[in-house]
Amino acid sequence: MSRVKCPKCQNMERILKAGIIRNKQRYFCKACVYHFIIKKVQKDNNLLPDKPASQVSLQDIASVAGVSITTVSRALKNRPDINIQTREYIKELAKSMNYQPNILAQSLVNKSTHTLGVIIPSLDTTVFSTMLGGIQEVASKAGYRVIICNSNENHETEIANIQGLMNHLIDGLLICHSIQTSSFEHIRIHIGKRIPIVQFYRVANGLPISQILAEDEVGAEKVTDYLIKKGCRRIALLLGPKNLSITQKRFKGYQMSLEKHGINLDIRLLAHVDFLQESVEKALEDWLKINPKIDGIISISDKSAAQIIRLLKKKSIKIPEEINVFGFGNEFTGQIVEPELSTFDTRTRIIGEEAARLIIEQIISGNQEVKSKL
Amino acid sequence: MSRVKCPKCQNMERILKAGIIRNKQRYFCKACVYHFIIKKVQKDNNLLPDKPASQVSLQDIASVAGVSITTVSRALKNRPDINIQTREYIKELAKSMNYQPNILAQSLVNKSTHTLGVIIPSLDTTVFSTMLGGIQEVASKAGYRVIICNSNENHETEIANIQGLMNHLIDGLLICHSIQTSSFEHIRIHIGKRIPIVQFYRVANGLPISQILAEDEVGAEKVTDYLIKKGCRRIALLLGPKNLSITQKRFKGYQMSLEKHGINLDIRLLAHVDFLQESVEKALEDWLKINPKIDGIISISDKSAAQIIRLLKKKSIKIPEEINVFGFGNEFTGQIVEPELSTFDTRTRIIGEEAARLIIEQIISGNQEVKSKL
DNA sequence: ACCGTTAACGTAAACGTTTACGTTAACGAT
DNA sequence: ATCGTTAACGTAAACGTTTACGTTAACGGT
Repeated sequence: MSRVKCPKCQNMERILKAGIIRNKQRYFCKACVYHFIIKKVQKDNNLLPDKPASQVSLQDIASVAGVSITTVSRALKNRPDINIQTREYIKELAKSMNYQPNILAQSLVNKSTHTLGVIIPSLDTTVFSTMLGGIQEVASKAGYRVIICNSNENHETEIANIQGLMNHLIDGLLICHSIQTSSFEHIRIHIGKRIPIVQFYRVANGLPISQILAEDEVGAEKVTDYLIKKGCRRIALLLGPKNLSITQKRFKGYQMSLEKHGINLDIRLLAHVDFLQESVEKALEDWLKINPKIDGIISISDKSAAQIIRLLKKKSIKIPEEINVFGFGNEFTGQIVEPELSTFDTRTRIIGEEAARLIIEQIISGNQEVKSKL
Repeated sequence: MSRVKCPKCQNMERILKAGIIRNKQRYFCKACVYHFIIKKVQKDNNLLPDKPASQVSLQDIASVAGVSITTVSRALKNRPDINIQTREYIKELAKSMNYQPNILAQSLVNKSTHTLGVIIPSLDTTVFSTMLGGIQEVASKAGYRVIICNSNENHETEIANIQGLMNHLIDGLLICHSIQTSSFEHIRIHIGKRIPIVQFYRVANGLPISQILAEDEVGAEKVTDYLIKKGCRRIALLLGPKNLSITQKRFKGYQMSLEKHGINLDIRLLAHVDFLQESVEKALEDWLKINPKIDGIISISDKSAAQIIRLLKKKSIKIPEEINVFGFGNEFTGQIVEPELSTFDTRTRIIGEEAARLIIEQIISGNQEVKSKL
């Protein structure tokens, strides 16, 4: 017979089977009108009651020390309200047990992860990895980790990345938009909410959030001034996609310099590229067909500038006698190409550092005041 | 009089004050021998019972829908055991409330963060950022995030980074050791524990964990073979610090090639550098003093190779007529220096991709079998 | 009426912390 | 003895999920 006992009335008579649910026999006690399931008999695994693989927790330490979890937490966090000997004892115990706090649990309670999210558009060029280096350094000195997402210059990826990071993983977001990005709703919905956002390098101007910029406008103006002083009058300007602030600012600086020197703007001298080798080559080919001839080129990056120099050399065009070439970025690339590239230092690393500094300040102060820095 | 009621016996007589604790008046009821504190009167803030700033949780959705949290979770996770209409309703409700799951809480329960930790030694050169790009791409396609730590070629930082990441934040660790790292206890204590570890590019051989390597040994042999075939007999070899596997392997390949061709090893032709410009310059100066003269240089990286080429040109030494220069890495740098640099493709990006692929495989399978890949 | 079955829900424990609040014993002063 | 005080500890709720297990009502077959 089935020797089943009702957990409510302890009766062993009037018990009926009542179906099988999730592979377990269910019973019904007619005496107390109660359905129930007999739990599986525990295997005798009290032979090895130690959890081997998992990390030691506050509970484990508390058990060994014979105190409560609270006391352990207090000891490790140097809180008051604890006997100093108890504290030292628990601290040593924790060390000997190789206790490591579970950051996930801590973050869940504290609502703060001490982690920065960074979205960059590419890792193929040194520009962004240099900025990353700056961000990294400042962040890690301030005790923050960095999660990096590479949008690969793709708008959709940028949106997906932001969504992912925003789900309570980060305390602040640093973003450098992808080339494709021209609408900013995905950013706007997060502004002023839980965590601060800072744009760097490539920024959108319509948004009420802080920005860290390269000195694009002033830089372009200075560079143009310099080339004009050197005698150039037909200066070609290599720009990025039109929606990027970097494009707009550099154009503005260029324009201002021309105006200042009474040189007319020739829109044939402007070219927009997507940072790929082909488009640079195409732009150069077009420029070389223009009459009167160009006598200067301001490139968008040192990398493109180096490409241009190579192409010009292939065509046996003398640099700088026939055409002056000027870069942007002060990447290492610029130093090894021959003739050595003149370049405007955008202080890439500094931008990263500044961005990290600003967002950490905003995180700590809770103040999301809009700032704009060069 | 103080009109205080004992929460136990409801008596309002025989109540005595009994000290102040944390700024709150404590009482003692003589009737039931019971100490107690009167809680602060709640302010009438049921005027705004909505929690404004915080994200919506399962509980919030459950309240609105009039079901339990379990049901909401089931609906959103497409679990069975739920009415299909209920499910669709809850899903739409969740969307309209802009629900975003709290990844911290999920990770805490699931004991998995879907995040990879990567430790790289530097971001100043394209080598590691390129690898990072590879890691990033594979990881993100597999649904994993990437946390990056930069050890800055510092042993202590490397140790600290590992500690930080290991505290339940990551599902797997990818590590490329710093130059300074020569003891590996900080790695060993984590092997075979909770999460898999994979070494890449710069690896330690004594550890029972998987590695992804550049083809250093074969590569160095091939390069040396190539130079010898071109007529070189006095080939200088630029190496990194002696404790790096990359140094050992390249030397081995170099040695094997010399042996094969019956050329004696001249240890004066070996130089160890720390990747800084000065040490490269120093090494080159030393080499140029050697007699018989060197006729080939195998550099440790394309960056160093480019530096060497610049220095040689300054000294008007003809390349490749007097000295052949060969690089390692196929970085972009190598393509723009003039004369264009011969270089052995270490397939930097592929190394990153392979490393990410391997560790994700190990995470999913739970199998930490040791593999070694080129 | 009785039994067996199942769809569709709910309850509560668990993950590992932090922290507001309660509690106790001991001590000193009256 | 009575009262006020405090050091040092404990209890339990909370953070937002997931999930093992319970529960209920309804249905169909005898």
